[in-house]
Amino acid sequence: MEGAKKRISGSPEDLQERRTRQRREIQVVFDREERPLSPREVHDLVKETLPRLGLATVYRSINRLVEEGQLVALEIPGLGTCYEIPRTKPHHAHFLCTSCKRVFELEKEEDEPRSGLPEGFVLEDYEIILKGKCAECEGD
Amino acid sequence: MEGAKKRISGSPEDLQERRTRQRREIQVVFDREERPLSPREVHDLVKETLPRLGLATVYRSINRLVEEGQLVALEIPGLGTCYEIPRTKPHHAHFLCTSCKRVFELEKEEDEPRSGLPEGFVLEDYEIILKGKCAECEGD
DNA sequence: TCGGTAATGATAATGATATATCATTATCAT
DNA sequence: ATGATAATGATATATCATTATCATTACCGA
Repeated sequence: MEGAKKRISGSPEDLQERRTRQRREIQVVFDREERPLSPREVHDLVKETLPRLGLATVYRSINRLVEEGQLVALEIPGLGTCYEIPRTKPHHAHFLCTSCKRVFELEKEEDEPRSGLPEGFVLEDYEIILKGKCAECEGD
Repeated sequence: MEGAKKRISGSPEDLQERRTRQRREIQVVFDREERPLSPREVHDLVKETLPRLGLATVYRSINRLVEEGQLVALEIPGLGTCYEIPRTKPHHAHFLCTSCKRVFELEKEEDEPRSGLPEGFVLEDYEIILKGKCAECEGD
């Protein structure tokens, strides 16, 4: 929470990092699902392969991957923090299924919102979240 | 969380509801601020007038106002749940100041996002959140 | 004014998420 | 293979936001 350990790969005097089964499987899940995942989801998904995986390891691994730039955090209203592989797309546009609560990344990117900002306001970033039913849940 | 008490005004056998100072002041704050407020913010603001106001009362009053349709909930990523007076505008567009963490409602409304939804996905609602510096915080 | 009781205030309890601790396991340079 | 130690798993412990509890207060109709 204070002294961020340096994880810059290549530094000669780095603490050695070990490739572990659980961290590899966690990455596999992100690659396979191709959508933002919550720590809980990651835990559930990886446990299918590694039933003894601890939740703390999921958090540790995710935090590490974020530090390394392999993942980015994403806040979804009502869902908490999710993580996704950084895309080249400049701006977000996500879809939250109101049934299964899964989050999807949308292919086509949105234009920058051109809302009339009040005088003196400065735009830094924006987020667009669509809600509805995903293909699997449609027709509940 | 289960047996929602009926609050339908006009029902002959309703439990009587009393107009209290604190509930009135809470409404005043929403009217005056004209922006979405978190329970915490409401508590802080109303305490300026009613220093002994308890946080539980804020939650109780807000929940009541939501049941009555006087307020609607709004999830802001990274801020939690806020509440606002329902607007006539069909769709949201909010601005979160990354410095003071206040949320503002934007005047001009956004077009419906026309992201290419994957096959079978059905859009029900959407939310647009802009982030940046409000007029007061710009030039920090 | 008075009394029944809704509402409040203070605080404990809860639930959800995230981190810390520590004994044990497993990775990897040697 | 072996040992130093990074990483794990299990669990305890933070942190918050929100709700429940309960004795006390105060609204409002009589």
